Amino acid sequence: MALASKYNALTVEKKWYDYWMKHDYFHSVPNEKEPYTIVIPPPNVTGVLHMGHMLNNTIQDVLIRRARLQGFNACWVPGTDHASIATEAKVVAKLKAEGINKNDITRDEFLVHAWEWTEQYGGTILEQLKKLGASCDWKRTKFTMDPEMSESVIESFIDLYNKGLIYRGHRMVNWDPEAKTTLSDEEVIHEERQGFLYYLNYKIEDSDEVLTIATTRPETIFGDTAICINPNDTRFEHLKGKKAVVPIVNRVVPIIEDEYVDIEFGTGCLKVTPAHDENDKALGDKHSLEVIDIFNDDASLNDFGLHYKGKDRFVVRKEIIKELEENGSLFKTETHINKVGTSERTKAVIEPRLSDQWFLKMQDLVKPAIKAVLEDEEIKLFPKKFENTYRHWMENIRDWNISRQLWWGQQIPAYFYGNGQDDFVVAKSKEEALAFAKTKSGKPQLTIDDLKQDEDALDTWFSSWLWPMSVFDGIRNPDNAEFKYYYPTNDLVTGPDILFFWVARMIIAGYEYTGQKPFSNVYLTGLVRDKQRRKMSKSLGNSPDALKLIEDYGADGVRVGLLLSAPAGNDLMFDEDLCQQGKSFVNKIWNAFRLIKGWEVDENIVQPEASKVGLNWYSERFKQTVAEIDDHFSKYRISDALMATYKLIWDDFCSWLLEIVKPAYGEPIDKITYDAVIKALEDNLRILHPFIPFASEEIWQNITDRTPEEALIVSKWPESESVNEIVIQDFDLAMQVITGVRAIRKDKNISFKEQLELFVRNTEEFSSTFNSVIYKLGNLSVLEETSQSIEGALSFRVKANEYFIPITGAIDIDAEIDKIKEELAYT
RNA sequence: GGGCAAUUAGCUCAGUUGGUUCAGAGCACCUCGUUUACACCGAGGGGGUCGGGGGUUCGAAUCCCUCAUUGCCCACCA
Repeated sequence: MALASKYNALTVEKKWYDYWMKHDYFHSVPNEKEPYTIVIPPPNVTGVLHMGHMLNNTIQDVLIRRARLQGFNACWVPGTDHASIATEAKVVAKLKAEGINKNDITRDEFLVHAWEWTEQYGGTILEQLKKLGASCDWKRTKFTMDPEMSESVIESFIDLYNKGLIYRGHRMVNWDPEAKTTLSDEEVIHEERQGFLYYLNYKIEDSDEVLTIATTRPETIFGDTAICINPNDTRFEHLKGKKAVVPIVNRVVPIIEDEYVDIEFGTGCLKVTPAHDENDKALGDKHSLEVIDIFNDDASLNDFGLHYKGKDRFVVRKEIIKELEENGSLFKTETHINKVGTSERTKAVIEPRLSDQWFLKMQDLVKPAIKAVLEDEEIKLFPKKFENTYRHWMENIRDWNISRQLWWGQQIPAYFYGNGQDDFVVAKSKEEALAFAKTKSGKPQLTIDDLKQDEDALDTWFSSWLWPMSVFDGIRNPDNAEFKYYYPTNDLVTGPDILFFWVARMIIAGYEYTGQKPFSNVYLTGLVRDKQRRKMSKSLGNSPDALKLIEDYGADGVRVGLLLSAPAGNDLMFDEDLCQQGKSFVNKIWNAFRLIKGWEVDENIVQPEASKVGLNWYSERFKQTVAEIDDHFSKYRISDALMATYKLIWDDFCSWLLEIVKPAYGEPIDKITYDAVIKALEDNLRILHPFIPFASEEIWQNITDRTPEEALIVSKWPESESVNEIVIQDFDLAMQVITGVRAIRKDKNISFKEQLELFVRNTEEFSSTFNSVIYKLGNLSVLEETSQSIEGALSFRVKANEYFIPITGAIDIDAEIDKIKEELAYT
C-alpha cells in the first residue's frame, strides 16, 4: 500500500467527521454509565468563529473526548445565545441599510426581521465548530430563545417575583442614547478623555455676590436643583441657608450642605443635578431635591432645555458656553482629563439617566454561591487565582438590573392594568394575567384589552444564567430523568471576562433552583492576543481567520498549536508558527505510521535483543507518561498534558524506539517486534486522540479494518498501571553509555542499533555485576557522564574525577561504590 | 484612588510544602550530519545574579519588607 508522505488533513478530516456523525458517537442518552457533562458557553447566535472560540472549544473537545475514552457517558451540549443587544444592534443596522427605521415599525414586525436574521446566520458558528472537530451532541442543540428555553426564563422570573426578589426600581442607569437602551455597568467602558472644567458663576439671591462652581457638563444646568457646599468649609460660611440663581435658567435653587463635597477640588462647591449624575441623585435623595430630567431618549434636550430644545447634548455644551461667556457667567475654563463612560457596543457616551427598571435582589441569592466556591470548594476555579476576584465581586454585589429596553429577548411578563406604579401583575400568559388583575384591582370588569405588557425585554444573561439547567429542561420540569442524570454538569470552560456576567450567576441560579452546584470545575482560559500582546479585535484586524487557519494547518494542527501555549488563565499569544508546529507534529506521527506500515513481516526471524529491550522500556515509559498526563489533566493543565504527549511520541517513540526496532533497509522485521510496535502505536493513538482526533482516527483505521464499534473515538483510554522504574533507569543509563561510546569512538559506521545490541550483549554477559553497578551509581545521582568501552568496561566521571570500573564479573561492587562515596565526601 | 496578580533563557512559560528531578521545557538560535518514514528530519551545543534592593535562615527562584515595571478587577470626585 502506498501512503502519501504528506498527511492530507482536509480530506481526512471531512471523512472522519462524517463517519462519527453517521455512527452517532456524539449523542448521549442516560444509561447505566456515569455521565460526564459539559455545556457549551453558547456563542452569539449570529457570531462567527474567532480565536477565542477556537481555544475554548478545543479545550472542551479535548476534555469530552478523553472522558468518552475513559468510559464515561460523555455529553457535550451545544447551543447559541440570542445575545439581545448584539443581535438587535445587527438587525437594526441591517434594517437601516434597507431604509427602515426601527422606530417606525412595530415590535412584532421587528421580531419577524430578527428571526429571519437568526435563521439565516444562526447555524454558522456551530457549523464552524464542526470543522474544528467539536464532538458536540448536536441532537441536543439549544438556542436561548427556543420556545421551551424562553418558557423556562419566564417561569424563573415569575418564581423570583413571587419570592419577592424582583422589584421595580427607580434607578440611575447607564443610558445608551444611540441604541436607546440601558446598559449594565459591565457593558460600559470608561475611557479617559481630554475635556474641560468650566467654572460658572451663580448669583446669590438678593445679593450681588456670586458663587463659582466647577462642572464638566455645563449643559446640565437646566437640571440643577441645588448648589452644594461642605459644611466645614469656612469660605462659604456666610452662604448657608441662602439660595442661588442658575444662570440662563434663572431658577432659584437652595444651597445645601453635605460632607460629600471635596473642599480641595474645583471651587469646593458643586451644582447638583439629580437626574443626570449618580452622586447628585444620592445627594438629591438625601436632601429631598426636585429631579428634573432635561434629556430626550436620544440625549437631545427636552422642554427644560428652553431655547436649546431638540439639540444634542454635545452641541448644547459648545453653544451654552458661548452664551454663558457672553452673559458673564463663565468665570474660567481649565483643561481637565476625566473618565467618560462609553457603550461597549455603540461607543456612544453613556448618559446617566433615571429610569423605571426591574431589579433582582442579590444579597441573599449570592450567599450559597460564595460558600460553594470559597468555603466548601464544591466548585473549583482553575486557575485558583480567580477566586480572589470572585470573592471581591460577590461580596460587593449590587442588585441586578434585569430589564433592557430592547425587543429581542424574552419580554418581561408583567402586565399593567392601570397607570399606577403598582397596577401590574406578573403572569405566565395574558389570560392568567387578566384573572390576577381582576383580583388585585378589584375590578372584575377588566378585559384583556385593558392589559398592557411591559415593553422591556430581559437581560440576555437572565436567560443564560439558567443554561446548565434549562438545556435539560430542569427549570420547567426538575424531576425529569435527563436532568437528574446529567445535572450537575462536570466542567465549564470559558473566558475570565465573563466570570461575573455568566459563571457567577449560573452558580447563583444553580443553588437557588436545585440547591446544587451547576458544575464542579470551571476552567478559565486566557484571552487570545496577538504576538505583540494586543487583544484580538476586528478594528485592529489582527485576528486571523479561523477557518483559513484550519484550511492551512488542518484542524488537528490548529488544535495543537492553540493548546501548546495556553496554560489556564494565562493570556495566549497567538502565533501562526504554533499551528505549523502542530501540523509538523501530525505529519511526524503520520510518517511514523508510514514507516511501520511499510515493513515486511517475517515470522521466522528471531526477535533481536535490542528490540526486546527497547519495547520493554517503551512500555514502561508509556505507562509513566500516561500517569503524568492523567495528573496534568486532573489539574486542568491541558497544555502540559499535550507537551508530555508530544515528547513521548516524538522523542521516545519516534526517535528512540522506532530507531531501535527498525530493520535494515529492505530487510523484514520479526513478528513479535512488529506486533508489539503496532500495539504501542495503538496505545499512542488513544492518548493522542483528544488532541488530534482526525489524524489519530485515520491512522487507527488504516492499521487494520475496524467495525464501527472498534473506532478509536470509542476505544479505551489506557488504564493506569504501576511503572517499573528500574527498567526506565537502566535504559536511560544504557542510552548514556551508548552516547558516550559514540562520542569516544566517533565511529560513524557503527549504528546506534548495533551499539545497543553490543550493550545488551555485554549486559547479559555480566548482567548481575553490570546492572548493579549502574543501578547503584544511578541511585547516587552523581553520574555526569558515562561510557562503556567496547571491551566491556564502564567508565564514568563524577565531580570531575574519572572512574573506570572493569566489568569482569569478579569485582566487589559495594566496595567500589563506597570508594566513590568516600571520595565524593571530600570534594 | 482601592483591590488582585505577575516579573525565571532571545520568545512563551513550568518550577506544588524553602534543601539531589533546582535552575527546567518547548520554540528560536549555532555547529555538524542525513537525503531508503519524516528538512514538517537527525545528532550535538551555546544561553539565565530567577525585576532591583534589603531582611529571615545553616540554606531562598521559593518566606517577609521595600522599590520599579506590567496586566486585570472595582470605584470614580463635580
